[in-house]
Parts: sequence; structure tokens; C-alpha cells
Amino acid sequence: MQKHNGEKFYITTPIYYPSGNPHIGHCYTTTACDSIARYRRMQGYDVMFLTGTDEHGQKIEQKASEKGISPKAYVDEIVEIFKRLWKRMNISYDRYIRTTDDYHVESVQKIFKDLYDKGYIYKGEYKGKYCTPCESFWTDSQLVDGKCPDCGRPVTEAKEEAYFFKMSPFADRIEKLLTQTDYLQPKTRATELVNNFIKPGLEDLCVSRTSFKWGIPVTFDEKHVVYVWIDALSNYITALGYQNDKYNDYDKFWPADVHMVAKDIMRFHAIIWPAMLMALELPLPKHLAVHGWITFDGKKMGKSLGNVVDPFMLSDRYGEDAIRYHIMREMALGADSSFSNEIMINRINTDLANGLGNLVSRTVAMVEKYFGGTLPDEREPGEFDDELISAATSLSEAVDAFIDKTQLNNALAEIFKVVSRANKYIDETAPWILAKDESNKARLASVLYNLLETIRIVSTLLSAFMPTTMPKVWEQIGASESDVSYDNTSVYGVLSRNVTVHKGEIIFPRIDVDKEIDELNKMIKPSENKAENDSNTENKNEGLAMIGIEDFMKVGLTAAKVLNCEPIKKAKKLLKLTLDDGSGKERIVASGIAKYYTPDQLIGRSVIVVSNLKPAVLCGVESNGMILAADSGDEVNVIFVDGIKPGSKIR
RNA sequence: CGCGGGGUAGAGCAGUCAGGCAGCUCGUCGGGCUCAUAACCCGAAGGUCGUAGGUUCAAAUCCUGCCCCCGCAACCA
Repeated sequence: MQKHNGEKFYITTPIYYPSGNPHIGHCYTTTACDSIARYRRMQGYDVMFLTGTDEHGQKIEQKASEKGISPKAYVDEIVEIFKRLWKRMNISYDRYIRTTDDYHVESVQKIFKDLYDKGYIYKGEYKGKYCTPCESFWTDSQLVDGKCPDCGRPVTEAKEEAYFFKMSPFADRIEKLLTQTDYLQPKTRATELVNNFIKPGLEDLCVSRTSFKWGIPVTFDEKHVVYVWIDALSNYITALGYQNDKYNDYDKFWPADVHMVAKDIMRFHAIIWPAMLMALELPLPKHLAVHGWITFDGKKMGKSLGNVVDPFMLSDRYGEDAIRYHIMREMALGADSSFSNEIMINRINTDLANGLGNLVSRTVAMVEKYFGGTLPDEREPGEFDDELISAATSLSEAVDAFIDKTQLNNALAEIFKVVSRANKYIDETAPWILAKDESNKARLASVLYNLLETIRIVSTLLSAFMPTTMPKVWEQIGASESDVSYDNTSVYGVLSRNVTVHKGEIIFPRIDVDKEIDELNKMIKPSENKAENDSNTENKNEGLAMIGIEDFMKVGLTAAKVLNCEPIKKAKKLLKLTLDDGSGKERIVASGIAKYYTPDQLIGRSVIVVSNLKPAVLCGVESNGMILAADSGDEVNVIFVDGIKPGSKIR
């Protein structure tokens, strides 16, 4: 076994955006980091485990003003909730950075200036769609129906002065980093990044904004605030004291050993962050571990589903360690993993209650029943002993290897193989038969001691993943603090020969699946219905505002007959419809219904068209209006008005 | 021909890089056990490995074509 005394280990979660309450996805990243951090501490590393919140930006500014409070007051509230959750989940972070902290602000300003002085940041123009009432810029992809996603009003082409960060000088080095090193875990994503972002040419990055105020001011140009990239990503070094006097840990802990992120922010950490560090001439982090999303019953987890899988509620019901175990056991590094109540409860029952919990319970019960709680001196080795003991003492080596690769699910699988082996050992040795004959006393003591030793090793390794419950196991098997050190996991014979056990409460109670699912469903019903409503309105409009008749009358609805219809070549979802709307001129409309209708099903039929919609070009086709259809979420039905004369007004 | 991931037992997945008896977990069925949280242990059923070809003594694995699903992007007007 390798000794790691004093070696440093630096691991980070992303800094989360507190525009809403934390959900199970945040929990995954954070507990995964926590487990690695705890494991490394056990191994003797000097660990720095950082988490925090990314608190600036337009969205926070807006949410705060909706609530009529200052942005700082708004984030303060949510940060409290994050911290409360981490406490509940027993997260052992060493440091919590908020981008509103003074020292971070100071560092970011220096970094920005430094990059400017080095010539990597220059002043340019940012072009985009602008919503005047909201004073907001939006990218095309953010627009909803071509309109401002916040207020729904039309946007105009506009530009603003902005600072840009030159990315191109670093393209080659970044490509090498992604394809030729083990920076990216899993590496399968490297191709995707290189093809999508590096090969087409790295675009310079807009790093300042003038359109909102809630951010870190650019020191040499006060109307600009630093945009998210430099502000947020640099947290990983400012939290160590880079360019500030608050901390003095940069030299010791940088570069980071692991940045763990979910796949949606992989690009920033795989490309932008290394580019920034290269520009600053700083060492690059060693690994970027990218995990997937937790999906709920197959659906992508969103804010609206956040309530459904509320981590506070789950930990109330099942205990934080059961939740920690489940999400880490279920999630593989690369892929998404599906979360459902049934999978979770089954997992808790099978592995924790039936497997580990029951093993502890039956072993301790037998020591009490057959020896009054304290093992005698006598020993007698026997068949099956060696296999069990070697499985247990070699376990840490296997677990180490998976931790090194950030594959926590596999590390846990490895541990539970030994739990199974131990349960099988009980059957093989049949202690209850040994107990019938006094002459087998020594053999019986050996069997039970071997089981206690196995439990000791398994629970020690598991304590990184389940830090709340494992100490309860140690108490039951009579292990002292020094017995459960990491170093002792590869050693047999650590527990005292005359160890005394203490039967206690059931550590992982078995859950009644049917009853529990029933209750959960009852709780979920209201919020799930709400979620469905949300998704029907594209999740963007939080309930439509009331409008007056005059607003409705602004919409021109006309019956029209489909003269021709054909797929649009470049488009997957669009059909191009040629309509007779009674005006005498043909009207061309593109409609995103190709998944649900073939052209044949539409030609000759009559539909309702919104006639005064501003034209838009979609995949090279100019669309004049839209046709009405009912969207239930699962299917889309065009509203047909066959027999109605083209041109008829609809009100 | 936009980029990428995937299709293996009822469900969820590994195995594919490096060809060599099709495996794991859950579920189902049968048996065993009685220390234990109705838990534990053993056994069985269940798969044309998406599809059509090719290479090979041998293909889930390598090659070619096609079908389907999922992300991202574009395009839900």
C-alpha cells in the first residue's frame, strides 16, 4: 500500500448558480467530490475540498428585482439553503467561495487587468438581439419564438461595446490537452469538443458586459462588468489566494487534482478554463471529471422537477447516507443515470438493508447469542477462511484504483462484492450448527471474528461514502478509532482478540416498497402536474399573464387550405406548407410538425394560420405565419377546420 | 452527407479498444437454511447481441451498407 502522508490533493465542485434551490443533481456532484475528498484524507493526503456559488449576472439581478430585494440579499438567502443542504448531506468541504466575496472580486479585477495588459483581452463589439424594456441581450438560441424569453416582447438587432478574450492562440495546445493527455475523464468526449469547437476555429470570447450591473466592475473601464467566464472559472485559484491576501494556499494546492463538473458545463472547463490559465501562464489542472445528468423517470431533471426529488425530503425519509449511496452507486462517470423512486428504494433495500445492514446485524447477534457479546481466546481456522480474508484485505487496492479513475460506482460495486462474499461465508460455515456442540467453540469464534474483521474493513472503506452511518457500525462491532484507519484495511487481525460487540439499532431499515412508492406518489402528484403544465408552455412562461381582449384581437387568425406541402431538406422537424389563405396570394409557412405528419396527411386540408406573424427565415425558408396545433407534450395535433372557406377570420 | 453517444434476457447495464464457451444487478420460478432486517445461500428459465452482407478455423467484438433511439447544434413561427 502506498503512503500519502502530506501529499496535497485539491478537488473542486463547480460553483453553483443560486438562481433557484439546489436539487439532486447538485447533490450528486458534491457528494461525489466529498467522498473522494474523504477517501483521500483517509489515505493521508492533505486535502483541499472547495465548493461555492457563482453569484453574479443578469438572471440573479432580475430575480432579485422581482422579489424587490437587492441581488446580494437574494443570493444570501439561497446560499444559506445550499449550505444547509451540504450540512445535511454531511459534506466536508474545506472552503466555500462566493464570487461576491471581497477577496475574489479583488483577484478577478487583477486577473482581468493582467490579461488585458498581456494583450489577450481587447475591446470590441458584441452583436446580439436586444430587448429594450428588459435592457437585455440574448443569443438567437435563447429567444423564445423570436422574442425576449423574459417578457415576450420583440427584440431588435443591437450591438454593445464589450471586451473579448483571444482564444485562438491556444487552440493547438488545447486540442493536444484534450486528445493526448488524460485531462478529460471520460476521454470519449474529446472528439466531440474538438470537432465542434476547435476544428471550426475557436471564437474569441466575450468577457464583459455593459447591459447589466450585477457583476465585478472592470477597473479601467467602469461601465463594464466582468462576464461570467473570468469571474466564475477563476474561483478555483482565487479561493487559494491567487492575487489576493485572504489565503496563502496557491503554491501548495495548485494545480487542482480534480475539477468535477456535469456535462453541461464541460465545454467551459475543457476549453475556456485551460485557455485562461495558459494566458496567465499558470499550470493546468490534472483532471476534469465529467459526469452525466440525473434524469427522473427518463425525463431530464429541471428546475420544475426539483421539487419532485427534493434532497431535503429524501434525506428526511431515508437518511443522507442512503441517498449518497444511491446516487453514487447508480451514476457512471460518462452516462446519464435515471433516478426513480423505485430504483432508489430497491437499491437501498438490496445493498444497504439486505446486504450490509443485515450482515452486521446477524454477525453481531450471533456473537451475543453464542458468546454473550465477547469473543473467547480460542481460535481454529477452517475451510473458506482464506478466501474471505484475502477478499477483504485486498479490497482497498481495488477501491483505490477506481477512486484514482473517479469511478465511484465501480468502487462501491467492488466493496459490495465483499459484503456478498461475507454473507455467503455465513452459509458455508453455518455457525448455528457449530454452536450446537461445545467442542466447536474455537471454530465458531474464528468464524465470527473473521466476519467482524471483514465488516471492519468494508465499513472503513465505506466511511468515505457514508460518513454518518459507518461509525454506528464500528460501535456495534466494537471497533476503536485506530482499528478503522485506512492503513488497517489491508491488515487482518486488527480487532482485539476478545472484542466485545454492542447490538444497536438497525442501521439501514428495510423499506416497504409498495407503501413507500404510494406515499411518494401522493406527495409528488401536485408538483408533477405543475411540472407538466410548465413543460406545455415550454417551461419558459411561468403561467401566462392575463391579457385583455384588445391583446387577443392583435392576433390575426385565418382559415387556410393546404395547397402543397413538402419536407425541408436541411430540417428534421420542419415541413414547408403552401397555403391558400383567401388573399389570392400563396402563403408559405414552415411548421415544426414533421415528426407528427407527412405531407400527404396535410395536403388538401384546412388549417388555422396566424396571419400577422412577423416573417422569419428557418433553414433557408421564409416562413410567413404559423399554423395552430395542440401540443400535449407527447403528441401534436394540428387543428383542422376542413370545410371552412379559406380566408375566413377566426375569433 | 452538421457533431457526438447508443441499440446485448422482462428492466437496467458490462463485455467491443486487443476476435476465442454471452456475463452482471434487479425481477420471475424452484430448492436450501433458520444466525439475521420475510433477510441470507444454491439452482433454473429467459438473448437470432438492431439489421443485411463481408473478412476469419472462429465475430457482440473487425470491415461495409441500412434501420431505430438519445443528446448538442440548427429549425418547435
